[in-house]
Amino acid sequence: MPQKNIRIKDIALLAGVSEGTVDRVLHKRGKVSKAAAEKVNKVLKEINYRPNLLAKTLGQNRTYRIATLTPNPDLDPFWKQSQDGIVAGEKQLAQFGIQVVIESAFYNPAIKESFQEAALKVFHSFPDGVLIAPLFYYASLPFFKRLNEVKIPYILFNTRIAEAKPLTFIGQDLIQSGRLAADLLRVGQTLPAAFAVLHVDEDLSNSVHLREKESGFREHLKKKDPFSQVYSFELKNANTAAFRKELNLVLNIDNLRGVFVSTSKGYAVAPSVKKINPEIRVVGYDLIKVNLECLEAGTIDFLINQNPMRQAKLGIQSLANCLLFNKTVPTQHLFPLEIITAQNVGSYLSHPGNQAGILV
Amino acid sequence: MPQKNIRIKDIALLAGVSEGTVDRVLHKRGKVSKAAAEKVNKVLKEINYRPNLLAKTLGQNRTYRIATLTPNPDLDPFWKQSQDGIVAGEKQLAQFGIQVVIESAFYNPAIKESFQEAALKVFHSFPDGVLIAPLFYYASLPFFKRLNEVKIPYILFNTRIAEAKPLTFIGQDLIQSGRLAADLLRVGQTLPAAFAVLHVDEDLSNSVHLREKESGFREHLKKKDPFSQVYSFELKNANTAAFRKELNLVLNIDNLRGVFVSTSKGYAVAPSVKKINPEIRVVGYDLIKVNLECLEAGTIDFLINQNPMRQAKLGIQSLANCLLFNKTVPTQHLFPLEIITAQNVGSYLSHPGNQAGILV
DNA sequence: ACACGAAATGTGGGCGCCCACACTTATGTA
DNA sequence: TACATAAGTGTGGGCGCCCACATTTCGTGT
Repeated sequence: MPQKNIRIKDIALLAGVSEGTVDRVLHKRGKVSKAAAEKVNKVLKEINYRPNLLAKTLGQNRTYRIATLTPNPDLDPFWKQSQDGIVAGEKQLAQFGIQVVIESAFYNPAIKESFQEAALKVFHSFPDGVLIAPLFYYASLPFFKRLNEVKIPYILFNTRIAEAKPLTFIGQDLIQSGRLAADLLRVGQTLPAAFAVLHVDEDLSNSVHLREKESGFREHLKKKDPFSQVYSFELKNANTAAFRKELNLVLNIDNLRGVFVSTSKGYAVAPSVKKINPEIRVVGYDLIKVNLECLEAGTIDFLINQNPMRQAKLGIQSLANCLLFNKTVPTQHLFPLEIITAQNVGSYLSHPGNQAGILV
Repeated sequence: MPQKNIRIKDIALLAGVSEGTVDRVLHKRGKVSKAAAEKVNKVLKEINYRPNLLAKTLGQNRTYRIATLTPNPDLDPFWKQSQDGIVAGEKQLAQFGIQVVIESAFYNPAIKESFQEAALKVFHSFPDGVLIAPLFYYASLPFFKRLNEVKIPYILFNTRIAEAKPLTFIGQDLIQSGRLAADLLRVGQTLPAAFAVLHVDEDLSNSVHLREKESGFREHLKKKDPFSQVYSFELKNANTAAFRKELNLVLNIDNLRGVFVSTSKGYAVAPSVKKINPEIRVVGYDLIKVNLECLEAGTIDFLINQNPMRQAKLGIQSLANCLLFNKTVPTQHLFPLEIITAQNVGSYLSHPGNQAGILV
């Protein structure tokens, strides 16, 4: 028979003090005599007090301003999904009567200065908390430094910056992601063989993100198949003649059995690969529409889902938890490396877990 | 600039009536004149009123009793995970001050009468809602009929019973699950080949569950590879001599390239399979400890995760949503078909999404 | 026209927590 | 000793919703 929940009132009764005193002890707001504090702490030690979050939240009737800083969703469907997650998180909070105003700042993921400008804008709006996808490593460091200085809490997602001191990092283990890709390319293949890592339309030097994926890929393949070859390429300006020419160079590699596209741009190379040889396995990232078409057409064999939507949604939720409840969140929250094929993609798309819903 | 949340008070003001009247209209509790009802409804149509769930829940200070009816967690690690999900759901609700008492009834999944007995016990305790994993199709029908009669709401998970009228069904698309297994066995293989479906320690005649998986498997394989062969077996009494003997029969099938174990008992056959021939692909279900060891050892290649923990947790949450908030839940909630390999299993196990936590 | 009951409407208190403020008690100074 | 100040403590109101109950309005019959 589980006893009724313990309230502050009960603690006060047990300790022989008033509710106000208990409250002061709980929140360490001082103005409590040693004797009283001891009495309360003694009771607290004996029972397991869990404040009612419902009541707690209902009381504090202030509006929090959360800023988000991500690549422009209009420029890339991946970041569109991330933005959807931000909105979903906002909606869910609103449902609980938690007043959160989200102010989204966007930047162009190809232009460093665009990031710096947007970051400055965010900083000057003095939000209560920030959610950031910091694609530019070095350009973002001063921003984090300033946030630390004025003690504005922030959460990073998608890309980890080692020097930053965020409340938490939300993302995937990219090294492991690369290892997984290697296994997906290897399974059932006649080995040793040649494999290609393609970085499409991204500046590798600026992107830790992609380098980590590649290093996991190479390391794992070397371990499992020392005699297989790995080639990597940076392909720029998708859909131009120059691009296609360079891609052809890749596809003429002797005994090429698999292609790993390190970003969500798999759709830009997959059809060409399969046209040359349907036996070449293709692994890419993310459930954006064009990739799904490739999955269905069979030109992409596996997608690894980074789930930007849920990452962003969790970011908003975590920020709210910290701001409203002073909850300590774990220092990182690594998402599962979801393997998507033509046969299970439907089950992911229809899964309501990605939508805004109470308590889910 | 998003306006402040609309409260009942605001509606009352706009409609020129009192809070009480608005409340009566919202809850259709009658005792409202036509004129007043119209005024209120007019305002409601114009604005988008979203009641504050926090306040709503805080008010109603009653305890709900939810019964659960599942196989005994001590008999099967799969059902242990499900039970963990139930407890996690309960904890999460408790954190919000939502008073839910869970009364768990267990049955022996091998004994029909055991189910009937437990079901009766649940029925006579007259809970406010029930969460059920009904492995026995026909034996469960009278139970649902009685629940319908006395209007006790219930949710099914894991196994769908077409004749039941639950609030919702939580589970996976099993046909699709079978198709997925087929693809996982096929990928990279030299075809046509022979494949085996193994039902371990389960009574196929009683289990729609397994038949659906097999039919999805066969249908898809037939479509993709008309010349491949599919054999299916029911293996009973794992780890006995008789079991091993029958298993050997399976493994001697000519040109056998893949084994699909339809339950979480993959660990009982995987090592034997790989000993005969490491090239034979093995696909099983669920992240139970023994299976994880097989994944690591390489005797199981792929696991499909049914996520009993999250299924059960969602079941409790949904039930609470219905009981407390009169929320309408979708008629079904199909979970993603998660593909697990040695390379991404860690990311699933460490994922905090499976643990009890606020708003997550 | 009045009385009476039914119907409609308004009001207040409580859920648990938090904070402001009023109040009581201890400490220090002239 | 009186008084000012500080330190400690208790109380009440409010967050938004819901429900019980008090109050008002309306309709009917005599």
